[in-house]
Amino acid sequence: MHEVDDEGLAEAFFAVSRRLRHRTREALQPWELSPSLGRAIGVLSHHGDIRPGALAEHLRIAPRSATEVVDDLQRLGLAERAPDPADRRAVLVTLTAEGRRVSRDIKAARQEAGERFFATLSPGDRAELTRLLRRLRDDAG
Amino acid sequence: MHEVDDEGLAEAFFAVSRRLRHRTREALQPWELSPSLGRAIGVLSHHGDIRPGALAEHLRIAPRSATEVVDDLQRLGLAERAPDPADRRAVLVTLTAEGRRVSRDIKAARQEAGERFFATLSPGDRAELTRLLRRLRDDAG
DNA sequence: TGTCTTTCGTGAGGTTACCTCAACATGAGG
DNA sequence: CCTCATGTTGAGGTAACCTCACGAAAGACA
Repeated sequence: MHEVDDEGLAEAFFAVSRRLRHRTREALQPWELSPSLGRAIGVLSHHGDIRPGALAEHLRIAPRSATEVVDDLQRLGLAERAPDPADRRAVLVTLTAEGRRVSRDIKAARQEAGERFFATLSPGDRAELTRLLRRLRDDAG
Repeated sequence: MHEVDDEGLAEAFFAVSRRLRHRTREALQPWELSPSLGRAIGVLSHHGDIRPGALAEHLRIAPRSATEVVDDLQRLGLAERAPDPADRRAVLVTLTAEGRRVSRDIKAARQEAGERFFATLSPGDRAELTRLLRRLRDDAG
């Protein structure tokens, strides 16, 4: 039997990843939002008011990088910083009214872009891919 | 049955991609090579002497970006530029003796890193993933 | 109460891996 | 010879990260 070519697997991964990034960017173009801001808005709308550090954790980036993401969202009027009443060192990031509205609209667009990108695959294959990715993302390996 | 969450699929993709990049970087550390240079060496060793434009195509990046990749390889003494005898506008990129040697050594290391990263998955799952990625990379979707 | 350590966010400054646009040399077709 | 296409590269830019170090506040504890 043939062995699996793991080097090619990694290569294919990068290629697909870049392609997906391009598509996502296109989908968010109407809002002038980058993919990473799109993801951040998703996290915010899903988790409500959270601290930058928590946002970083959800996005799996360094805490310092979350600061920049929040800066961008704030500059665009989509999110705000408020002092955390429970801890005066901390900050709470919240979506503005416009942020919530945009979040809703984006959700549909992203859903559609994702669907289009992964439409090549059958529903069964998509489920399979989801399973495989979750494993690769969460396991110790 | 639940529908597949395509937005989550994209998100998972990015997360895994970043994780894989980190691992690959670690694997190439002994040679002080970035993942993108590693990939470039792979293409060069597989295709022999090629032009920057062709290299760009294989790496799926803009031609201008291939120039930089070649610059880096040249600075490291792993590749050289030679005039293309068939077209005086063009350049041929070739691996040096050391480039070929490093390429051989890297191949094993990358293979091992890939294996370790994807070891979470069974051989069958890896084959499956390979199939899915090829589809996503090559199809029109 | 004062000290000691930890945690939170952020300023400063870097890196990687791309990109576009324009210039320049060469090649190819009329 | 003139025009247009092609191959490569210089100049300059960008997104999305990173680490390191700091100040302010919180929590532990003696």
